[in-house]
Amino acid sequence: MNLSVNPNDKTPIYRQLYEQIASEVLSGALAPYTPLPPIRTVSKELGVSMITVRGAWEMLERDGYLLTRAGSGCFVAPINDAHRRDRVDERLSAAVDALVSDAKSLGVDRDTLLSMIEERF
Amino acid sequence: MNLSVNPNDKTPIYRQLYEQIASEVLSGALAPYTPLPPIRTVSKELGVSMITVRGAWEMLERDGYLLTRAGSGCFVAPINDAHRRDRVDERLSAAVDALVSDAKSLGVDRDTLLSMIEERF
DNA sequence: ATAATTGTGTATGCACAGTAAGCACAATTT
DNA sequence: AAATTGTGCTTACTGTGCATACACAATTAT
Repeated sequence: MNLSVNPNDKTPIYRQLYEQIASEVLSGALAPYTPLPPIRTVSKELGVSMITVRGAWEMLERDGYLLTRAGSGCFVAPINDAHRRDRVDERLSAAVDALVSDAKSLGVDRDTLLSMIEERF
Repeated sequence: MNLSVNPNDKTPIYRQLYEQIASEVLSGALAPYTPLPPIRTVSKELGVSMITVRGAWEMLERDGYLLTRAGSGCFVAPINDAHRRDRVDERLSAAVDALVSDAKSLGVDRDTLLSMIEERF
């Protein structure tokens, strides 16, 4: 549960938080029903407004990554493995499609792209 | 030189234009010294403000893709092949790195990622 | 030379997103 | 009851993106 904010990154803070939590849930690093620290605490520790944290949490709940109960706290939502794999595939598919169309419009062929991936993995 | 704007895409218009021109220059689709249509024309045809087109053009000039002369017009900047390949590599490297780190944080292994690329190329 | 074309500079305005501080309220736990 | 936690709301500031419009400078065409 090591949350962090990168001020140099121009992607909005609430999105950075979203990505970190979502990734940890999808990779299994955060097990279902794991309690998250109170948003006031997160807000204080990261030096970020409560509204920003809430924004991230709301989106995470909307997308099925979190459960939240007033007075009690926020917890990792239970997700079955099939569903989890679907989500992972969704997220990666979008990124892959973007990269492929990027490569194509730059005139880079398939094998060159593949070897770039192999190198950097 | 088929410029287009996608209103559904949330990426800013000036960036959409930038990407299209830059890609065509880097892929060689736009040869050096090719004249671009006047910004007033582009503005009218795409139904966007001159400021937006200017913004894209300025950035393209700053990054060495365009030459612009008041009274004369804008032209594709001359780039030698080595330099062009470097630029292509830069752009693709960034995208590849992002994808790879994305895959890693989602717990997706190298071979799975590679086969996704192969499928979609 | 004069006129037309093209890029430049600048002012004004509007809308939205992101962030922040603060306060009152509701639900739950201790 | 008191403490903790999430919720809802107001207010405000900043930056980005976009648009309109006008005047000016440089080049090209007549």
